[in-house]
Amino acid sequence: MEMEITEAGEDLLVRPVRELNLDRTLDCGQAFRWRKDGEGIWHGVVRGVPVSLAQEEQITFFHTSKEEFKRIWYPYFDLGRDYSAVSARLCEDPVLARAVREYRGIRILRQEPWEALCSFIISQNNNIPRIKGIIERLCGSFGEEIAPGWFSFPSPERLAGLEPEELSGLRAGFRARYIIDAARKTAAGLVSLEKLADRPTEEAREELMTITGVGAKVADCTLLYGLGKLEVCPMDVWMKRVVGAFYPEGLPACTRGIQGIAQQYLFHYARTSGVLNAG
DNA sequence: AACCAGGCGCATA
DNA sequence: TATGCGCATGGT
Repeated sequence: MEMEITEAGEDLLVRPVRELNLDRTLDCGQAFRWRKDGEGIWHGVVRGVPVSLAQEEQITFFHTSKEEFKRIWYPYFDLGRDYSAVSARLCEDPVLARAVREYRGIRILRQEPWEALCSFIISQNNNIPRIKGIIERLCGSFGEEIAPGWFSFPSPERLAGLEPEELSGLRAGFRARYIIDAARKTAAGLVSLEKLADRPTEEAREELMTITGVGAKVADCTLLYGLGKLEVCPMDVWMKRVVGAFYPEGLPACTRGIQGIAQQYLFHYARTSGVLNAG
């Protein structure tokens, strides 16, 4: 993707980023740690590195160095992918065209595999505000304070030494023992998250599902949001509703290879547009 | 006061 | 293979 990067004080100005809408991307239910402050600035932590960023018109401001931009934020926002071409393909389908028209700029984040796995274990039979709360308490309790008030996501090694009861303060309920099982299997190498991205999707999926509390949906979210498998389409309750209403024969051919991106648009569309309960 | 929430494990047939 | 139920917790 063509982009111009210039330094301005301690900020990095990136332009143009036509197919990145921060508000939609950071608050669409794929990542749970981003916060927007009263001045419209987003704050988050990825790979133990805190960042602030904001958008105006066609410019995205990253409060970071060039080195960290290349190493962390460029891959995290998948800025090397031509999302104009992605959108154009999705718009071949009329329903997706509507979703893209309303929510253009949602990108699939390439999150840390462990954070994605752990987050979506917590997401099961749960709602987004509470998911965010549990993850915040998890990081605050067991992460490292890498800036005042900002914590890293605790590593599997850190959590592997704990008993589920020691997570009671998180109020994660029955998910606590799932988190610990995932941490232990990951720390022990029974599940090698960093290697799964290079394995066939179906094999990676099966390995993830050896973790207690990881079924098809959580495994697929890990594959999509943590391992960059954009052809994976997690089927949650909202997607089942959309597919039932608009795609009884399955997703259209234009989504082939990017079903996960289509899924994110449709998920957001289903939840916020009211198309499903309008009758 | 029931019902629901980006599901999953387990029992049953 | 396919249902159905319970599950911790918190919000409506």
